[in-house]
Amino acid sequence: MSPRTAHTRPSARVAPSIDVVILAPSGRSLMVLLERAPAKSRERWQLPWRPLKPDETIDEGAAKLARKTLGRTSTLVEQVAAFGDGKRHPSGGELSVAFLALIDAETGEAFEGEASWHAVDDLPPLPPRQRGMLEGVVASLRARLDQGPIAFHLLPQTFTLTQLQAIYELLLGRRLHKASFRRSLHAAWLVEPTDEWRTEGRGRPAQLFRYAPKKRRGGRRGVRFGV
Amino acid sequence: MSPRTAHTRPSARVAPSIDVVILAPSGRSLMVLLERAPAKSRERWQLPWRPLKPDETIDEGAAKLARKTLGRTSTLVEQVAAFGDGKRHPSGGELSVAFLALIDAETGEAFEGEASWHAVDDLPPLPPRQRGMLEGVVASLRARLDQGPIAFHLLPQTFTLTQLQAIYELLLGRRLHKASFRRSLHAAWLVEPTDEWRTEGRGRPAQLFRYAPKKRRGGRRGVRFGV
DNA sequence: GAAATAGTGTCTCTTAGACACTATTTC
DNA sequence: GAAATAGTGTCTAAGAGACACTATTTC
Repeated sequence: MSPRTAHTRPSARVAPSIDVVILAPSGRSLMVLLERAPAKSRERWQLPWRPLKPDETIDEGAAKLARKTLGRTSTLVEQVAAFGDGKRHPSGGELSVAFLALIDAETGEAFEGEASWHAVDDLPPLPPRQRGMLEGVVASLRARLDQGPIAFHLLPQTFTLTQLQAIYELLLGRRLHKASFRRSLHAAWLVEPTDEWRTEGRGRPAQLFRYAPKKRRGGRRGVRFGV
Repeated sequence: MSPRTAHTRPSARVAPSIDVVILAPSGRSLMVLLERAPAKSRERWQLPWRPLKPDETIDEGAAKLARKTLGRTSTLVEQVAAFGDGKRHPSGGELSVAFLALIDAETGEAFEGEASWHAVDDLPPLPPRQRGMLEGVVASLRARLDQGPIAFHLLPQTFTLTQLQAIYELLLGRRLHKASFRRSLHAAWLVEPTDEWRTEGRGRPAQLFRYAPKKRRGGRRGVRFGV
Protein backbone atom coordinates (compact mmCIF):
# COMPACT_ATOMS: atom_id res chain seq x y z
CA MET A 1 0.00 0.00 0.00
CA SER A 2 2.72 2.45 0.92
CA PRO A 3 5.36 3.15 -1.68
CA ARG A 4 8.80 1.77 -0.93
CA THR A 5 11.97 2.88 -2.65
CA ALA A 6 14.02 0.16 -4.27
CA HIS A 7 17.33 1.09 -2.73
CA THR A 8 16.59 0.36 0.93
CA ARG A 9 18.85 -2.32 2.25
CA PRO A 10 16.48 -4.73 3.96
CA SER A 11 18.71 -6.19 6.64
CA ALA A 12 20.94 -3.27 7.57
CA ARG A 13 19.54 -1.69 10.68
CA VAL A 14 19.97 2.07 10.35
CA ALA A 15 19.44 4.32 13.35
CA PRO A 16 16.23 6.36 13.37
CA SER A 17 16.82 9.96 12.37
CA ILE A 18 15.89 13.10 14.22
CA ASP A 19 14.70 15.89 11.92
CA VAL A 20 13.94 19.39 13.04
CA VAL A 21 11.52 21.85 11.46
CA ILE A 22 12.62 25.33 12.51
CA LEU A 23 9.99 27.95 11.77
CA ALA A 24 9.96 31.73 11.93
CA PRO A 25 7.50 34.34 10.65
CA SER A 26 8.55 36.82 8.02
CA GLY A 27 6.10 39.34 6.66
CA ARG A 28 3.07 37.38 5.51
CA SER A 29 4.86 34.02 5.30
CA LEU A 30 5.99 31.22 7.53
CA MET A 31 9.63 30.43 6.86
CA VAL A 32 11.48 27.16 7.43
CA LEU A 33 15.20 26.74 7.85
CA LEU A 34 16.75 24.40 5.26
CA GLU A 35 20.32 23.17 4.85
CA ARG A 36 22.25 22.52 1.65
CA ALA A 37 22.22 18.79 0.99
CA PRO A 38 25.49 16.93 0.22
CA ALA A 39 26.54 17.05 -3.44
CA LYS A 40 25.53 13.47 -4.29
CA SER A 41 21.92 13.97 -3.11
CA ARG A 42 18.88 13.96 -5.37
CA GLU A 43 17.63 17.23 -3.89
CA ARG A 44 19.66 20.34 -3.17
CA TRP A 45 17.99 21.15 0.14
CA GLN A 46 17.05 19.21 3.24
CA LEU A 47 15.72 19.65 6.75
CA PRO A 48 18.47 19.57 9.37
CA TRP A 49 18.69 15.99 10.64
CA ARG A 50 20.99 13.60 12.43
CA PRO A 51 20.92 9.96 13.47
CA LEU A 52 19.69 9.16 16.93
CA LYS A 53 22.74 8.17 18.92
CA PRO A 54 22.53 4.98 20.99
CA ASP A 55 22.77 6.58 24.39
CA GLU A 56 20.68 9.72 24.11
CA THR A 57 16.98 10.38 24.35
CA ILE A 58 15.26 11.80 21.29
CA ASP A 59 14.66 15.06 23.11
CA GLU A 60 18.35 15.40 23.89
CA GLY A 61 19.21 14.61 20.29
CA ALA A 62 16.73 17.16 18.98
CA ALA A 63 17.94 19.86 21.36
CA LYS A 64 21.54 19.29 20.27
CA LEU A 65 20.57 19.35 16.62
CA ALA A 66 18.59 22.57 16.96
CA ARG A 67 21.42 24.16 18.87
CA LYS A 68 24.01 23.12 16.35
CA THR A 69 21.92 24.43 13.48
CA LEU A 70 20.92 27.70 15.09
CA GLY A 71 24.05 28.35 17.09
CA ARG A 72 21.90 29.05 20.11
CA THR A 73 19.30 27.46 22.34
CA SER A 74 15.94 27.76 20.72
CA THR A 75 12.74 28.86 22.38
CA LEU A 76 10.77 25.72 21.88
CA VAL A 77 11.67 22.28 20.74
CA GLU A 78 8.83 19.87 20.76
CA GLN A 79 8.31 16.46 19.31
CA VAL A 80 5.54 16.17 16.79
CA ALA A 81 5.38 12.75 15.24
CA ALA A 82 7.29 9.79 13.90
CA PHE A 83 7.42 9.10 10.20
CA GLY A 84 8.15 5.63 8.91
CA ASP A 85 6.10 5.61 5.78
CA GLY A 86 8.56 3.95 3.43
CA LYS A 87 9.43 7.18 1.67
CA ARG A 88 13.04 8.11 0.99
CA HIS A 89 15.04 9.89 3.67
CA PRO A 90 18.70 11.01 3.46
CA SER A 91 19.60 8.71 6.35
CA GLY A 92 18.54 5.63 4.42
CA GLY A 93 16.68 4.49 7.54
CA GLU A 94 13.05 3.48 7.92
CA LEU A 95 12.11 5.76 10.77
CA SER A 96 12.37 9.48 11.40
CA VAL A 97 11.13 11.55 14.31
CA ALA A 98 10.04 15.10 13.56
CA PHE A 99 10.64 17.99 15.94
CA LEU A 100 9.38 21.53 15.84
CA ALA A 101 11.28 24.63 16.90
CA LEU A 102 9.85 28.14 16.79
CA ILE A 103 11.94 31.28 16.40
CA ASP A 104 10.75 34.86 16.57
CA ALA A 105 10.99 37.15 13.59
CA GLU A 106 13.82 39.31 14.95
CA THR A 107 16.00 36.34 15.83
CA GLY A 108 15.17 34.75 12.50
CA GLU A 109 16.25 37.83 10.57
CA ALA A 110 19.49 38.03 12.54
CA PHE A 111 20.34 34.40 11.81
CA GLU A 112 23.42 33.79 9.70
CA GLY A 113 24.76 30.31 9.16
CA GLU A 114 24.96 27.33 6.87
CA ALA A 115 21.20 27.16 6.52
CA SER A 116 18.75 29.59 4.94
CA TRP A 117 15.09 30.49 5.20
CA HIS A 118 12.45 29.38 2.70
CA ALA A 119 8.74 30.16 2.63
CA VAL A 120 6.74 27.05 3.50
CA ASP A 121 4.28 27.90 0.72
CA ASP A 122 7.04 27.94 -1.89
CA LEU A 123 9.58 25.25 -1.16
CA PRO A 124 12.37 23.73 -3.24
CA PRO A 125 12.22 19.93 -3.71
CA LEU A 126 12.96 18.03 -0.51
CA PRO A 127 13.55 14.33 0.18
CA PRO A 128 10.03 12.84 0.14
CA ARG A 129 9.84 11.83 3.76
CA GLN A 130 11.08 15.23 4.86
CA ARG A 131 8.47 16.89 2.69
CA GLY A 132 5.80 14.89 4.50
CA MET A 133 7.33 15.67 7.85
CA LEU A 134 7.32 19.40 7.16
CA GLU A 135 3.69 19.32 6.09
CA GLY A 136 2.75 17.25 9.11
CA VAL A 137 4.51 19.58 11.49
CA VAL A 138 2.90 22.70 10.04
CA ALA A 139 -0.54 21.09 10.05
CA SER A 140 -0.12 20.05 13.67
CA LEU A 141 1.02 23.55 14.56
CA ARG A 142 -2.11 25.05 13.01
CA ALA A 143 -4.34 22.49 14.68
CA ARG A 144 -2.89 23.19 18.11
CA LEU A 145 -2.98 26.98 17.85
CA ASP A 146 -5.87 27.27 20.26
CA GLN A 147 -4.54 24.68 22.69
CA GLY A 148 -1.57 26.65 23.96
CA PRO A 149 0.40 29.86 23.69
CA ILE A 150 2.16 28.76 20.50
CA ALA A 151 1.94 32.12 18.75
CA PHE A 152 3.98 33.87 21.41
CA HIS A 153 7.02 31.75 20.56
CA LEU A 154 7.05 33.41 17.17
CA LEU A 155 7.30 36.91 18.68
CA PRO A 156 9.94 38.76 20.67
CA GLN A 157 9.47 39.29 24.40
CA THR A 158 7.47 42.44 23.84
CA PHE A 159 5.25 43.03 20.85
CA THR A 160 2.32 45.08 19.63
CA LEU A 161 -1.17 43.64 19.38
CA THR A 162 -1.05 44.20 15.64
CA GLN A 163 2.02 41.97 15.47
CA LEU A 164 0.29 39.31 17.54
CA GLN A 165 -2.76 39.43 15.33
CA ALA A 166 -0.55 39.10 12.25
CA ILE A 167 0.95 35.88 13.66
CA TYR A 168 -2.49 34.41 14.20
CA GLU A 169 -3.56 35.44 10.72
CA LEU A 170 -0.44 33.86 9.29
CA LEU A 171 -0.98 30.56 11.06
CA LEU A 172 -4.71 30.42 10.53
CA GLY A 173 -4.48 31.55 6.93
CA ARG A 174 -7.32 34.07 7.24
CA ARG A 175 -7.93 37.64 8.31
CA LEU A 176 -9.23 38.32 11.80
CA HIS A 177 -11.46 41.07 13.07
CA LYS A 178 -9.40 43.60 15.00
CA ALA A 179 -11.89 44.56 17.70
CA SER A 180 -12.98 40.97 18.26
CA PHE A 181 -9.41 39.78 18.41
CA ARG A 182 -8.57 42.27 21.11
CA ARG A 183 -11.72 41.59 23.08
CA SER A 184 -11.03 37.83 23.23
CA LEU A 185 -7.40 38.48 24.05
CA HIS A 186 -8.45 40.73 26.89
CA ALA A 187 -10.90 38.13 28.16
CA ALA A 188 -8.22 35.44 28.10
CA TRP A 189 -5.84 37.43 30.34
CA LEU A 190 -2.85 36.29 28.34
CA VAL A 191 -0.97 39.54 27.86
CA GLU A 192 -0.29 42.64 29.92
CA PRO A 193 0.70 46.09 28.69
CA THR A 194 4.19 47.43 29.27
CA ASP A 195 4.75 51.17 29.56
CA GLU A 196 6.61 51.25 26.27
CA TRP A 197 5.26 52.43 22.95
CA ARG A 198 6.64 51.76 19.51
CA THR A 199 6.61 54.32 16.72
CA GLU A 200 7.02 52.78 13.31
CA GLY A 201 6.93 55.25 10.45
CA ARG A 202 3.61 57.01 10.20
CA GLY A 203 0.60 56.49 12.36
CA ARG A 204 -0.17 56.44 16.01
CA PRO A 205 2.42 54.58 18.12
CA ALA A 206 1.41 51.14 19.38
CA GLN A 207 1.64 50.03 22.95
CA LEU A 208 3.95 47.10 23.62
CA PHE A 209 2.64 44.06 25.45
CA ARG A 210 4.26 41.04 27.01
CA TYR A 211 3.04 37.49 27.40
CA ALA A 212 1.84 37.16 30.99
CA PRO A 213 -0.97 34.63 31.44
CA LYS A 214 -2.92 35.56 34.54
CA LYS A 215 -5.67 33.12 35.24
CA ARG A 216 -7.25 30.26 33.44
CA ARG A 217 -10.86 31.03 33.06
CA GLY A 218 -12.94 27.89 32.87
CA GLY A 219 -12.88 27.77 29.09
CA ARG A 220 -16.12 25.89 29.04
CA ARG A 221 -17.42 26.44 25.55
CA GLY A 222 -19.77 23.81 24.22
CA VAL A 223 -18.76 20.83 22.17
CA ARG A 224 -17.37 21.65 18.80
CA PHE A 225 -17.95 18.82 16.39
CA GLY A 226 -15.18 18.01 13.96
CA VAL A 227 -14.65 20.75 11.41
CA MET B 1 17.83 15.83 32.74
CA SER B 2 15.85 12.78 31.66
CA PRO B 3 16.19 9.68 33.80
CA ARG B 4 18.04 6.80 32.23
CA THR B 5 17.82 3.23 33.39
CA ALA B 6 21.09 1.56 34.25
CA HIS B 7 20.55 -1.58 32.26
CA THR B 8 20.48 -0.12 28.74
CA ARG B 9 23.28 -1.54 26.67
CA PRO B 10 24.83 1.53 25.07
CA SER B 11 26.14 0.07 21.84
CA ALA B 12 23.55 -2.60 21.04
CA ARG B 13 21.19 -1.14 18.47
CA VAL B 14 17.71 -2.44 19.28
CA ALA B 15 14.86 -1.97 16.80
CA PRO B 16 12.29 0.70 17.68
CA SER B 17 9.11 -0.80 19.08
CA ILE B 18 5.56 -0.30 17.93
CA ASP B 19 3.04 -0.12 20.77
CA VAL B 20 -0.73 0.05 20.40
CA VAL B 21 -3.20 1.65 22.74
CA ILE B 22 -6.52 -0.03 22.01
CA LEU B 23 -9.42 1.82 23.60
CA ALA B 24 -13.10 1.07 24.02
CA PRO B 25 -15.82 2.70 26.11
CA SER B 26 -17.53 0.74 28.84
CA GLY B 27 -20.16 2.34 30.99
CA ARG B 28 -18.65 5.53 32.37
CA SER B 29 -15.02 4.48 31.75
CA LEU B 30 -12.52 4.35 28.96
CA MET B 31 -10.95 0.89 28.80
CA VAL B 32 -7.58 -0.08 27.41
CA LEU B 33 -6.54 -3.54 26.24
CA LEU B 34 -3.52 -4.93 28.13
CA GLU B 35 -1.60 -8.15 27.69
CA ARG B 36 -0.05 -10.37 30.35
CA ALA B 37 3.69 -9.64 30.45
CA PRO B 38 6.22 -12.51 30.33
CA ALA B 39 6.97 -14.09 33.70
CA LYS B 40 10.38 -12.46 34.17
CA SER B 41 9.03 -8.91 33.79
CA ARG B 42 8.88 -6.31 36.53
CA GLU B 43 5.23 -5.58 35.80
CA ARG B 44 2.47 -8.10 35.19
CA TRP B 45 0.78 -6.18 32.41
CA GLN B 46 1.91 -4.37 29.27
CA LEU B 47 0.59 -2.68 26.18
CA PRO B 48 0.69 -4.92 23.11
CA TRP B 49 3.96 -4.17 21.30
CA ARG B 50 6.36 -5.61 18.78
CA PRO B 51 9.68 -4.61 17.26
CA LEU B 52 9.59 -2.72 14.01
CA LYS B 53 10.75 -5.15 11.34
CA PRO B 54 13.39 -3.97 8.89
CA ASP B 55 11.27 -4.03 5.81
CA GLU B 56 7.91 -2.72 6.92
CA THR B 57 6.55 0.74 7.48
CA ILE B 58 5.42 1.65 10.98
CA ASP B 59 1.82 1.79 9.80
CA GLU B 60 2.04 -1.71 8.41
CA GLY B 61 3.62 -2.91 11.63
CA ALA B 62 0.95 -1.26 13.74
CA ALA B 63 -1.86 -2.65 11.61
CA LYS B 64 -0.45 -6.17 11.92
CA LEU B 65 -0.01 -5.82 15.66
CA ALA B 66 -3.54 -4.51 16.17
CA ARG B 67 -4.92 -7.30 14.03
CA LYS B 68 -2.97 -9.98 15.85
CA THR B 69 -4.11 -8.66 19.23
CA LEU B 70 -7.74 -8.13 18.33
CA GLY B 71 -8.14 -10.99 15.89
CA ARG B 72 -9.79 -8.61 13.44
CA THR B 73 -9.14 -5.44 11.52
CA SER B 74 -9.75 -2.51 13.77
CA THR B 75 -11.74 0.57 12.92
CA LEU B 76 -8.98 3.08 13.29
CA VAL B 77 -5.26 2.78 13.72
CA GLU B 78 -3.48 6.05 13.87
CA GLN B 79 -0.02 7.07 14.88
CA VAL B 80 0.20 9.43 17.78
CA ALA B 81 3.78 10.07 18.81
CA ALA B 82 7.23 8.65 19.33
CA PHE B 83 8.60 8.12 22.81
CA GLY B 84 12.31 7.97 23.42
CA ASP B 85 12.51 9.49 26.83
CA GLY B 86 15.01 7.13 28.42
CA LYS B 87 12.37 5.33 30.44
CA ARG B 88 12.28 1.55 30.57
CA HIS B 89 10.45 -0.38 27.85
CA PRO B 90 10.10 -4.18 27.55
CA SER B 91 11.95 -4.12 24.24
CA GLY B 92 15.09 -2.71 25.85
CA GLY B 93 15.25 -0.20 22.99
CA GLU B 94 15.49 3.57 23.14
CA LEU B 95 12.59 4.41 20.88
CA SER B 96 8.93 3.45 20.78
CA VAL B 97 6.17 4.63 18.49
CA ALA B 98 2.66 4.81 19.94
CA PHE B 99 -0.45 3.99 17.93
CA LEU B 100 -4.07 4.43 18.80
CA ALA B 101 -6.92 2.09 17.88
CA LEU B 102 -10.54 2.71 18.77
CA ILE B 103 -13.11 -0.04 19.24
CA ASP B 104 -16.80 0.36 19.82
CA ALA B 105 -18.42 -0.82 23.03
CA GLU B 106 -20.25 -3.78 21.49
CA THR B 107 -17.14 -5.12 19.79
CA GLY B 108 -15.14 -4.51 22.94
CA GLU B 109 -17.57 -6.50 25.06
CA ALA B 110 -17.53 -9.36 22.58
CA PHE B 111 -13.74 -9.52 22.58
CA GLU B 112 -12.18 -12.68 23.97
CA GLY B 113 -8.45 -13.30 23.73
CA GLU B 114 -5.12 -13.20 25.49
CA ALA B 115 -5.57 -9.60 26.50
CA SER B 116 -8.10 -8.01 28.85
CA TRP B 117 -9.70 -4.61 29.41
CA HIS B 118 -8.66 -2.24 32.17
CA ALA B 119 -10.09 1.18 33.05
CA VAL B 120 -7.61 3.91 32.12
CA ASP B 121 -8.39 5.66 35.39
CA ASP B 122 -7.43 2.62 37.40
CA LEU B 123 -4.50 0.83 35.82
CA PRO B 124 -2.13 -1.84 37.10
CA PRO B 125 1.59 -0.95 37.02
CA LEU B 126 2.98 -0.76 33.50
CA PRO B 127 6.52 -0.42 32.18
CA PRO B 128 7.31 3.29 32.64
CA ARG B 129 7.60 4.24 29.02
CA GLN B 130 4.33 2.47 28.21
CA ARG B 131 2.65 4.29 31.07
CA GLY B 132 3.75 7.58 29.50
CA MET B 133 2.66 6.44 26.07
CA LEU B 134 -0.81 5.55 27.30
CA GLU B 135 -1.21 8.90 29.00
CA GLY B 136 0.07 10.72 25.95
CA VAL B 137 -2.30 8.88 23.64
CA VAL B 138 -5.34 9.54 25.83
CA ALA B 139 -4.40 13.21 26.21
CA SER B 140 -3.99 13.57 22.47
CA LEU B 141 -7.33 11.87 21.91
CA ARG B 142 -9.06 14.32 24.23
CA ALA B 143 -7.31 17.28 22.64
CA ARG B 144 -8.35 16.24 19.14
CA LEU B 145 -11.97 15.48 19.98
CA ASP B 146 -13.23 18.59 18.22
CA GLN B 147 -10.94 18.22 15.21
CA GLY B 148 -12.54 15.16 13.72
CA PRO B 149 -15.21 12.51 14.10
CA ILE B 150 -13.24 10.54 16.70
CA ALA B 151 -16.18 9.78 18.95
CA PHE B 152 -18.01 7.85 16.25
CA HIS B 153 -15.25 5.24 16.18
CA LEU B 154 -16.22 4.33 19.73
CA LEU B 155 -19.80 3.59 18.73
CA PRO B 156 -21.50 0.96 16.60
CA GLN B 157 -22.79 1.87 13.14
CA THR B 158 -26.10 3.06 14.54
CA PHE B 159 -26.51 4.60 17.93
CA THR B 160 -28.80 6.78 19.97
CA LEU B 161 -28.00 10.43 20.64
CA THR B 162 -27.84 9.63 24.33
CA GLN B 163 -25.08 7.11 23.59
CA LEU B 164 -23.21 9.65 21.52
CA GLN B 165 -23.46 12.24 24.24
CA ALA B 166 -22.19 9.70 26.78
CA ILE B 167 -19.06 9.15 24.66
CA TYR B 168 -18.36 12.86 24.54
CA GLU B 169 -18.91 13.15 28.28
CA LEU B 170 -16.56 10.23 28.84
CA LEU B 171 -13.80 11.72 26.74
CA LEU B 172 -14.24 15.29 27.94
CA GLY B 173 -14.64 14.27 31.55
CA ARG B 174 -17.62 16.53 32.15
CA ARG B 175 -21.38 16.52 31.77
CA LEU B 176 -22.93 18.17 28.73
CA HIS B 177 -26.23 19.92 28.32
CA LYS B 178 -28.66 17.71 26.43
CA ALA B 179 -30.52 20.33 24.43
CA SER B 180 -27.35 22.23 23.57
CA PHE B 181 -25.57 19.05 22.56
CA ARG B 182 -28.34 18.15 20.16
CA ARG B 183 -28.61 21.64 18.72
CA SER B 184 -24.87 21.78 17.90
CA LEU B 185 -25.00 18.28 16.52
CA HIS B 186 -27.88 19.23 14.28
CA ALA B 187 -26.05 22.36 13.14
CA ALA B 188 -22.94 20.33 12.27
CA TRP B 189 -24.85 17.96 9.97
CA LEU B 190 -22.85 14.99 11.18
CA VAL B 191 -25.57 12.43 11.76
CA GLU B 192 -28.80 11.43 10.11
CA PRO B 193 -31.73 9.56 11.64
CA THR B 194 -32.51 6.00 10.62
CA ASP B 195 -36.08 4.72 10.79
CA GLU B 196 -35.21 2.40 13.64
CA TRP B 197 -35.97 2.93 17.29
CA ARG B 198 -34.46 1.20 20.28
CA THR B 199 -36.42 0.26 23.37
CA GLU B 200 -34.22 -0.33 26.38
CA GLY B 201 -36.09 -1.22 29.53
CA ARG B 202 -38.30 1.60 30.68
CA GLY B 203 -38.74 4.96 29.09
CA ARG B 204 -39.55 6.25 25.68
CA PRO B 205 -37.69 4.47 22.84
CA ALA B 206 -34.79 6.37 21.31
CA GLN B 207 -34.32 6.93 17.60
CA LEU B 208 -31.19 5.42 16.10
CA PHE B 209 -28.83 7.63 14.10
CA ARG B 210 -25.91 6.93 11.85
CA TYR B 211 -22.76 8.92 11.16
CA ALA B 212 -23.32 10.70 7.86
CA PRO B 213 -21.48 14.01 7.56
CA LYS B 214 -23.31 16.20 5.05
CA LYS B 215 -21.60 19.49 4.50
CA ARG B 216 -18.84 21.38 6.16
CA ARG B 217 -20.22 24.66 7.27
CA GLY B 218 -17.53 27.31 7.47
CA GLY B 219 -16.72 26.62 11.08
CA ARG B 220 -15.46 30.15 11.47
CA ARG B 221 -15.62 30.83 15.16
CA GLY B 222 -13.28 33.45 16.51
CA VAL B 223 -9.82 32.76 17.80
CA ARG B 224 -9.70 30.71 20.93
CA PHE B 225 -6.61 31.50 22.92
CA GLY B 226 -4.89 28.60 24.60
CA VAL B 227 -6.89 27.24 27.49
C1' DG C 1 -4.86 69.11 6.46
C1' DA C 2 -4.13 64.27 4.36
C1' DA C 3 -2.65 59.72 5.11
C1' DA C 4 -1.68 56.07 8.02
C1' DT C 5 -1.95 53.27 11.89
C1' DA C 6 -3.82 52.34 16.82
C1' DG C 7 -7.54 51.65 19.55
C1' DT C 8 -12.72 51.76 21.07
C1' DG C 9 -18.13 51.96 21.42
C1' DT C 10 -22.30 50.01 19.87
C1' DC C 11 -25.26 47.06 17.39
C1' DT C 12 -26.64 42.49 15.73
C1' DC C 13 -26.61 37.65 15.32
C1' DT C 14 -25.27 33.20 16.81
C1' DT C 15 -25.12 29.90 20.29
C1' DA C 16 -24.24 27.59 24.91
C1' DG C 17 -26.61 26.71 28.89
C1' DA C 18 -30.68 26.92 32.17
C1' DC C 19 -35.28 25.80 32.82
C1' DA C 20 -39.34 23.86 31.97
C1' DC C 21 -42.02 21.48 29.45
C1' DT C 22 -44.15 17.45 26.35
C1' DA C 23 -43.88 12.46 24.60
C1' DT C 24 -43.67 7.59 25.06
C1' DT C 25 -42.54 3.66 27.19
C1' DT C 26 -42.57 -0.13 31.47
C1' DC C 27 -44.10 -1.20 35.87
C1' DG D 1 -50.85 6.60 37.79
C1' DA D 2 -45.62 6.60 38.96
C1' DA D 3 -41.10 6.27 37.26
C1' DA D 4 -37.97 6.54 33.68
C1' DT D 5 -36.05 8.00 29.55
C1' DA D 6 -36.41 10.78 24.94
C1' DG D 7 -36.91 14.93 22.90
C1' DT D 8 -38.23 20.15 22.40
C1' DG D 9 -39.43 25.45 23.11
C1' DT D 10 -38.04 29.63 25.13
C1' DC D 11 -35.24 32.77 27.61
C1' DT D 12 -30.70 34.69 28.87
C1' DA D 13 -25.95 35.81 28.60
C1' DA D 14 -21.54 35.64 26.27
C1' DG D 15 -19.09 36.60 22.46
C1' DA D 16 -17.89 37.13 17.35
C1' DG D 17 -18.23 40.18 13.53
C1' DA D 18 -19.76 44.59 11.19
C1' DC D 19 -19.56 49.39 11.28
C1' DA D 20 -18.25 53.59 12.53
C1' DC D 21 -15.99 56.25 15.16
C1' DT D 22 -11.91 58.62 17.98
C1' DA D 23 -6.70 59.13 18.85
C1' DT D 24 -2.04 60.04 17.59
C1' DT D 25 1.52 60.11 14.70
C1' DT D 26 4.35 61.60 9.97
C1' DC D 27 4.30 64.02 5.82
